[in-house]
Amino acid sequence: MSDGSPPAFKGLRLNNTLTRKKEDFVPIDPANVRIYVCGPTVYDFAHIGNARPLIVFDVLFRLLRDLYGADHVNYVRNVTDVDDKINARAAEEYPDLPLNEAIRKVTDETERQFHEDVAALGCLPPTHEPRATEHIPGMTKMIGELIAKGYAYVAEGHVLFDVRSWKAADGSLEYGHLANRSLEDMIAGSRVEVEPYKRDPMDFVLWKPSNPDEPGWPSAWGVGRPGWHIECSAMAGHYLGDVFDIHGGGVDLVFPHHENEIAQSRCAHGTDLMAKYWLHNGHLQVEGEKMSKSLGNFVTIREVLKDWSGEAVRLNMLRSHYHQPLDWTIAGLKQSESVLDSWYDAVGDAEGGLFCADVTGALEDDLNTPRAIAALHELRKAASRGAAGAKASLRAGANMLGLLTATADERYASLRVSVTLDDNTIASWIAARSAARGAKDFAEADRLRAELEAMGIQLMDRKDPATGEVRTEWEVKR
RNA sequence: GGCCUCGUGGCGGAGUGGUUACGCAGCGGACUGCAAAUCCGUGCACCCCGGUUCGAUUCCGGGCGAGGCCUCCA
Repeated sequence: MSDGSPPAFKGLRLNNTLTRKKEDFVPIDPANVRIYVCGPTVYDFAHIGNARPLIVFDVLFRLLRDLYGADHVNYVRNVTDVDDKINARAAEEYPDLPLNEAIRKVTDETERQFHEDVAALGCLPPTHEPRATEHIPGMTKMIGELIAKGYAYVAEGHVLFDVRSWKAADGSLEYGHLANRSLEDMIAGSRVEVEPYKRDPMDFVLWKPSNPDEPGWPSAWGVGRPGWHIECSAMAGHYLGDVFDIHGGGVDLVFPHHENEIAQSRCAHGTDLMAKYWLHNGHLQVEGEKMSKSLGNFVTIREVLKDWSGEAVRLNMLRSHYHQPLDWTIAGLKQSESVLDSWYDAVGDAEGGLFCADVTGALEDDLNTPRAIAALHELRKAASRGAAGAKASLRAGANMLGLLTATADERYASLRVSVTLDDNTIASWIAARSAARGAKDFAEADRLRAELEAMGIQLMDRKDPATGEVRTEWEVKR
């Protein structure tokens, strides 16, 4: 800095939960950049909080594709389709069906809804989207390795990870590094009953026995099903290898889920790392309150999409930094819609052109989407002043965020749904008003304009710059 | 109790040891018969107390306040 030399590194920097520092992103293999993000457990509609990592890591995916090439980024997001919450939901929804059949119905239907939702939010499909139940053999193999290496034990039909068995070279315990807390702290803060067969209260389940009516797979430890954490370790290892680049998810997953994934993967594979960079997005609040079922302010993506465009939902999510908490409000959504309107107006039919350095620079700085959006505002201003290339840069920069991917007409068409009059009728109203204006009967002209406005149609008197002639145009009132 | 994040103008929200963030709303102006849209211009800020410094919103310490995790959870 002080010697005036340029910074040594100008590329992507990421805030790494593992080290609690912002670090230069150096991929293990630039020809194969690998990222894993924990996906949904499919038993119910995804809520707006679930949408945040989907959108944030989609932006990261797009950025990585831009930096390293679209064919050189491998993004895996799993679908958890075996879980006790799913079982409970299935039994509740389809009490007359055999449980396994009911489960299949719930998971298939929920996964279909989930895919509709993420598509509406403008997220690219991940490179791989494995279902947990397709990877049971990988999980049992991994569990077997953990037992063989002395990191796991069998007790009353369960297989448990032995947290105290995992030690660094100096003999200190490894468990708890990601979450930055000691076993003693965790046990002191624990509020759950500890099963008597656990060697340590923090030992967690890798495999648990299933009753005949529950989903189960044969294994060396009897018919059973995997614990939640082992799923991600097995699927990440299968698609991305023993050590990969980035692992993402919501902050709540830091402990225990990601801590446990690290324990399983590093112990099974004998590596110093599971992933080099761990990214965690902050939680959402809804109108200033924590979102929870008990408060009754649980908002699904589906519900939000009834009133707002998917693109506005996306922009609204990106207007604050992914690491910060975000307050989800109606006022914010309104603002996001109007910002999009102004961008669509400015960009017109322009195709994407050169990237704007301010946009990519902001994104490379730990996905600073608010700063990227500020750069887009500048481009919008430049575009409406007629600056060369500004429209194309605005399109390209917004595309980087997964925004402005439609044409102005497509966005406009989505607004027209609420208008009941057809074009010819509107044209005849406009003609009547123009006649009244020509006769200087402004009271009548204003009355007609007000009536149209009440029906959701906004008139605009535009002057032809060449002839000076006034032409009245209309659009859907926003 | 332990761990962690945060406190910026009316609202949202970046950033920085000394210089305009940006957006929305507001206000003034241009344009208009009047509007709408658009364009131009513009007011408003850095929780409190110490410390370091020539200088702190920015660094350090303390306080107060908000939120999160420690239990299924994005």
